[in-house]
Amino acid sequence: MKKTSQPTINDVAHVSGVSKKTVSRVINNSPLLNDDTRQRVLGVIKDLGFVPNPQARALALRRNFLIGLVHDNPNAQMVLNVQQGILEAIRDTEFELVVRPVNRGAPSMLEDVRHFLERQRLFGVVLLPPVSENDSLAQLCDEIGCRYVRMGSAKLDDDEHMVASNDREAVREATQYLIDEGHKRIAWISGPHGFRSARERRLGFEDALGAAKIPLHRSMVADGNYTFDTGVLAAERLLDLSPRPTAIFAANDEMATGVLYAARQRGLDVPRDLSILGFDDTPTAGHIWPPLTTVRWPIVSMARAAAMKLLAGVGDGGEAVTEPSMFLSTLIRRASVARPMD
Amino acid sequence: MKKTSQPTINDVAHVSGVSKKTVSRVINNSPLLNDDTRQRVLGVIKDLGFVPNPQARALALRRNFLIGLVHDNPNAQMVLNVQQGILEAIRDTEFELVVRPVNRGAPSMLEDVRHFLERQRLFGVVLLPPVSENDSLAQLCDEIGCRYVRMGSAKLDDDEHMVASNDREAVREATQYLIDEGHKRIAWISGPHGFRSARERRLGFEDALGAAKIPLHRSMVADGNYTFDTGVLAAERLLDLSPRPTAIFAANDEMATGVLYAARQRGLDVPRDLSILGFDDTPTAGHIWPPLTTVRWPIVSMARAAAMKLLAGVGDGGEAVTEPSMFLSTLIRRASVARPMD
DNA sequence: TTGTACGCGTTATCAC
DNA sequence: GTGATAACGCGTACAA
Repeated sequence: MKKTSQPTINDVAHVSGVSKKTVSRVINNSPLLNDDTRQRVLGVIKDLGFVPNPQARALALRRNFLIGLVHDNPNAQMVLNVQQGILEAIRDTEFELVVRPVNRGAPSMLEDVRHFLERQRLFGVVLLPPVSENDSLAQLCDEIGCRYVRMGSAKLDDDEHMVASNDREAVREATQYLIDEGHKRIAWISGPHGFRSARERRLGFEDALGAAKIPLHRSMVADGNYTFDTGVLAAERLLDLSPRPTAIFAANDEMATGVLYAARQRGLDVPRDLSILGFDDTPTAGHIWPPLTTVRWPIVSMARAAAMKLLAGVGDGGEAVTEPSMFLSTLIRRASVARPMD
Repeated sequence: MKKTSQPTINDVAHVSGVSKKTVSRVINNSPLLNDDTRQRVLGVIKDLGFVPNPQARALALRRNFLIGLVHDNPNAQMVLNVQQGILEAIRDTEFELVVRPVNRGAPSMLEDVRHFLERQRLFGVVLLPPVSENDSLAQLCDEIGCRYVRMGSAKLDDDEHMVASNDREAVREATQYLIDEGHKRIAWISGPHGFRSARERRLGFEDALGAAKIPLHRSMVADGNYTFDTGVLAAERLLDLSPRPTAIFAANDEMATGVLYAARQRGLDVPRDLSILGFDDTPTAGHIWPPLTTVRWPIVSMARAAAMKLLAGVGDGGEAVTEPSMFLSTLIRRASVARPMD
């Protein structure tokens, strides 16, 4: 009765009078097993408080029970929401979450990830944008034999490997809302070049303007890269235009917050003099004054779904609950948008 | 030449003509080793690109090369900064970061953590406030034999197990700044009961007032729990006072943002009618208008130091670079504070 | 349906 | 200093 250390599969086998292998079968609920013995072994397992040793399983199975989160992301809140979603999915399972930031720019990025995956023999990884948009990365996972699910702003992969939001349509609707309110001079602050989300959102903006036959002048589009500072700079340029835009739609909330900052600096009243729209619905969006009208996408749910897809066919029952692959964003109307005064 | 899978310690031993154990000695740089053989083996290791298998090591050593982050934290930004700090510390090491949120309130919390630590056999854990303030948790780590470092707002443990910020002194200085500016009616919005940081900050506030012989009326202290909403509610009560406070010091930035929100809702001009101070220097603090005067604590550095302490005596050299245990916060002066009009 | 023997890749023991 | 040999705890042939 060595109470000091935890019980092993041998203890269970010994007590229940069966072989290791039978216990192993119970653990991995193999179908071919006498129900009597199964129940008996399960009882002993419960009595002894036996839990399989993850290290030993990892060694034998050549596969760790770890879910990796690979990201290279400028947005802290997004990363944390994704972690929350994944953690919800693996709660009460044997899985754990390993966080792995990578450097998207670095030439060694792919090799870094390869080493990480091969060494740790992860069960699977969730890929966050913008690295998730890198097809070579997905291919690498395939080669190594590591499951993966990509998160993104558009469908980049099979349903099995993808969880996407409909950024384009969401921005189209939000822009339509501005148009319905009477805005005609609407400016756009774009996200960084090369980001799929930046492209999708921009396209949605153009969709709405095109449908309303509102021409989009080059001067009404400013470059940004999703940061507060670029939002301020872009807004300063746009607010110098004459006539001034009556609304500015920034491709994310952080830049929209910068627009608000710039507007206040030059004494403009929001939303009377200028309407502002953002995208993300970060916590800050509702905490600033005026609270920001923005687009909310269900990032926690998406991350949870991504993790569930990874775990599909693992759990006890094996109930094939198919997770959705497309998630809809919704417009959150707050006080930063009003009808233009013109 | 089975190039397909990765080389093992056996391959290295075979090629270099020594035994497994000798290779193992090289890997763990045992002191008693002929320098010739060491160099030879190291050469082969490099040639073959051999990297020890973490799963096998974990099994043999009964210890995983994982660093755990145990937290139950309302503040997303803080959690992410801590992750960043830990990741910086373990970059280019064999360690990985595992995230483990816990439910502070739950009666099963200690048992949950125990299971987690015993099962995963973590190398060590970083404990975040407020769970880090739980002495039973630290004791549990000791019992299990899992290294730990606690982060907190005051010294709760030995230097070896602790990384602390000087919240009390930082708030004292910030309050002194308000007093120097001419404020006398200064209100305080406190953090949640039971949080050590809430207590320390409150004490610092009282220290400054006491030294300046400014009496602190009960009505000038409002309860909060570090959330935006409680900041708004507390501010609404404080702003109803007559005479009104000329300054409100909130125990964190999120509540301070709520104060600003409430002030603007009733048409007050900040900082002309009301000065506001916060604590944390979150990204939002600098993005709102007016930008928030606040206290910045070096959370990333603290987390990095915490992880370094965990890893102390592990690395190649074993150079005993002692990490500091106390980190100083600094007042960040922005536009939300001005001299009172009185 | 169940048991035996062995492998997974590494470290620890204890000889030499 | 170095090398057989046995753990570490579990999974998988293959046989029974």
